Amino acid sequence: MKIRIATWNINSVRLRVPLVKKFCQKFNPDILCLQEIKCTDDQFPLSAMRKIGFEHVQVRGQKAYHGVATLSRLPISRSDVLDFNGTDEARHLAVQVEGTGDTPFVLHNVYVPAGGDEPDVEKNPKFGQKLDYLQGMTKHFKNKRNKSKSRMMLVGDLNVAPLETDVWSHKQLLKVVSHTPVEVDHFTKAQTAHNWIDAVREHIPPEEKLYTWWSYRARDWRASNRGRRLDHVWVTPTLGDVVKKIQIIDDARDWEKPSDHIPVIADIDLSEG
DNA sequence: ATGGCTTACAAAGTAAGA
Repeated sequence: MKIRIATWNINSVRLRVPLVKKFCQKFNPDILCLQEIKCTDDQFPLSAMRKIGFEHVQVRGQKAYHGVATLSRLPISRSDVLDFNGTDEARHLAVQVEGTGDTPFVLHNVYVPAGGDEPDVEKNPKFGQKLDYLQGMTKHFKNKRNKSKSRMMLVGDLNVAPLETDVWSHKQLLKVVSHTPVEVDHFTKAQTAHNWIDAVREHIPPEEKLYTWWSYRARDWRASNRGRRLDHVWVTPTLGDVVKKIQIIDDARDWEKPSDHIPVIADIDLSEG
């Protein structure tokens, strides 16, 4: 069974319904995981998304900030809503995709906190909450490791660019939130906790510069190209070779009224997993 | 010059993004 899964930090879903439509017409994902929908559950543009083709929608919204939603053409059921750092913010939603075989296939949609400006837990509580969030992920998935055979995929805006090639300048970003050594360390621990495989870097060599976010502030984002790879696709080892193709849709950064993040697409074939 | 912009909000400036 072939499924196309996309992840996109949409930065306000209500504002960008036309962009979601454009993306889906061009790339036709079966499942779309959105982050930063910036609305409550009842404000979510449900009928517009149904018109686009997503009959099955799960929303974990919150007023004004954060919020995630998973939209699907295939039947899905909510399997988990987790709060990894105890702030009760809407940053996680896991669904089970039905009809994919005997072993459950669970898809986690995650929005890790940005972490504020200063990479200092004393001066900036948000940075601490970000580290707590990554630690909470580590704890949760470490407990699950080896205990369940379920096939899992984790996608979303993880707000950390772990590799030197995931930022425009490793040296200049060492003290900038998203690429500090302590964040990368916490990020790597969360990844190792469940032996998650970085499916994007399995397909695009780690030597290659790769970004999924560019600041709104650049006059010409493509010319200055000061990007970071903040959006990720992870799979459990049993799913490792079923990721057939990865696409980074950087054209979307040039669409009208764009998000500052671009979509990442993963094509998987579950019949082999 | 990584903040130059963008978003939400009991609506003008504030908080947040990263």
